[in-house]
Amino acid sequence: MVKKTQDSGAGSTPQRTTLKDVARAAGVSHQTVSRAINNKGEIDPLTRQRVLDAARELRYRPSRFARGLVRPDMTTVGLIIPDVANPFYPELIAGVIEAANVRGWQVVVGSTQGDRDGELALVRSLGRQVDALIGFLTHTDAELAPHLEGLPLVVMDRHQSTAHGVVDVDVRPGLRQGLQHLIARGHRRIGMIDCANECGESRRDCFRAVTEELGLAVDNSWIVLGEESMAGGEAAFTDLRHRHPELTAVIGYNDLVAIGAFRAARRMGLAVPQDCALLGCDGLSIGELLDPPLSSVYIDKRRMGQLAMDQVDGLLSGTPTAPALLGTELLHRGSF
Amino acid sequence: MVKKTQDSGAGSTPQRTTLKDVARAAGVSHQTVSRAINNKGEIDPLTRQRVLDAARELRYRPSRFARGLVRPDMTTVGLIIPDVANPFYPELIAGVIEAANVRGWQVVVGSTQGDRDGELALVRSLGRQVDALIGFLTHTDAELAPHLEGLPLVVMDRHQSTAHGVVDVDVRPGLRQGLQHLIARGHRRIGMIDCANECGESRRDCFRAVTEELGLAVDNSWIVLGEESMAGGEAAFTDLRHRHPELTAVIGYNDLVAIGAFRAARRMGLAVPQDCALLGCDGLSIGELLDPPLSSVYIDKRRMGQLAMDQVDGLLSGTPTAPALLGTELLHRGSF
DNA sequence: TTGTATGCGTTATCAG
DNA sequence: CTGATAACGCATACAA
Repeated sequence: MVKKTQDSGAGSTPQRTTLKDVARAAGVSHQTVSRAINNKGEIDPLTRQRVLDAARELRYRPSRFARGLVRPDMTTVGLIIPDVANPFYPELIAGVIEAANVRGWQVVVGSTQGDRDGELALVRSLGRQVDALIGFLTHTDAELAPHLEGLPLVVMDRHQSTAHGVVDVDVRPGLRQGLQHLIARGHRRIGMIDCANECGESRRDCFRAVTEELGLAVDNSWIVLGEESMAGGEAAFTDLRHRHPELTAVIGYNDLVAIGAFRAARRMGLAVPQDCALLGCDGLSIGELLDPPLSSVYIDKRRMGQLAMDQVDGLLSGTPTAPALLGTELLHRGSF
Repeated sequence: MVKKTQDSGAGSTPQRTTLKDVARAAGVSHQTVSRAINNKGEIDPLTRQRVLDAARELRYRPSRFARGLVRPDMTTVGLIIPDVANPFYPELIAGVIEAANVRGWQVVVGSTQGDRDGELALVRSLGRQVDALIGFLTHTDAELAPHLEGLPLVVMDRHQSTAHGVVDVDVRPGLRQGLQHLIARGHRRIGMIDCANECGESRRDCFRAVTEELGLAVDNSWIVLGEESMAGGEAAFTDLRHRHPELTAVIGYNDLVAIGAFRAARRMGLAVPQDCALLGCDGLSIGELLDPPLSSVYIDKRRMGQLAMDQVDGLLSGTPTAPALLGTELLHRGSF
């Protein structure tokens, strides 16, 4: 019934239906349409209805951009994570969202799904939609810079940076406690499953540093690299145990691989912790589901989210907060 | 140095720094600033640098709204879930994000954190920032309507609606398979742990329907209501077992409560599945961590996300897709 | 290389 | 009750 008349210059692009289109269709001014749409009082119920009908007919949707331009704009923070399905992130996301809610802000979550190339693209596209970015990124500052265009960024974990906000995690305290405990229990032949890690101090280095500090000699053959997943953990453990049948304890890069190791151990007929003690890292709640539950270097993920938002806040307000360093502690469950 | 001159009517609000401010500070036109900011070629490297400096100095950030207004705008879909930390959602979120990526769209995730009142507020605030909404909502269409202002909405699961897009889950097929299996194994005294559920057909009703269909008489005392969490599952199981020590199998409202039941059973010295068989619902991957792993009515959560996005697509393009109904099947692991 | 003018879709102001 | 008209902040032809 309603015809899209005149102008529409190009003719190629579908042309979004606008307030004016509705106005034309309803035979009123665009201003009246605005009033109808926004439920303003000063309008004849009759015209109001007519306008609303026309709007529905034309499938009119107000442009959030035009609105944002006029109304006081809401702060929106983008959060980039490598993989939503990784159980490490949900809690962190919760922390970020909570911290945002407190400030009346919004959070846009994007996931690269492990696609390292997609990361930069996501930084770009998400970046132009938000006021600041929080990201678990694999690229360096230099690589990131051209895509940022001055957008405030907070880099999380495993990433060094002087140019941006930072929330880092120091696994050493928890790891130290864990190793001390193991040593106290007589463990000496301790292996580690490491994972690839583009930026920042690797956990392998932490492990090395702490074992050395505690007077444990660990050569490279005790550290095996695995994929960051349960399957990766299983494979790595099998490998490690094959190489060193005498091992009595294994540290996992994180809980995911530690759980993989747990399962591999089980399959090999090893009792945890009697035949082989296990220590994860992250302190995921799912570790509790194992029997015995997985001991782990606990990271307060919700807190991480809050700290990240504090960094954002500082960046946005022009008074940057000092880089945050989150400590860790041993979460003593049953796997050693 | 830079004075905010003239107009600026109100004078109260902090006034966002704009292109013009930078232009004034750098002594060029706002156009030149735009070129500098956007890395356009046609500009003297010197002025460029001067402008960039001024921009940094004034902490200039381009308005994403103004930009969106001018550039081809990217479709953004809001996703509202009750609780990010609930392991049911991450996979679904992944599905939604994937489906969005395929279309070159973005996803904004919001979580009500179980706050039922906050739900409406979130619908409002998130709603005005996106082109469409996907939501696990507890409110009825009528309650939602005034906050939607015509925004396309897709309601997920446990929610009836004629006014919006719908993705529903039919647990019956999987539940039927599960019960058939249990019955074949000789189970007759089967209990269920139910959870509160504002909208849609309750799983309790499903359970009733299927047991009846299979010729099993189940009176109310075999159905116990629990909180939707592991702790709730534990309490409910304890309660149920106390009431009916003769029970041989329990169906959980979802995997979370089923896992709780599992733990409670363990604590009571019951072997799963020998002393009590267990069946969950959702098919969460964490069910695999139990020993024996949790059997469950499997729901393809990634697929749910895709279906939701298909609904959105239909709504946005003006050719609504028929309501989606996702089937289920028995995921046979070890807990029965 | 740089500046001027115009339009994007809305809401707000102030006339009629 | 309704309709012009002016912002909002930015980008993009077009002119200088």
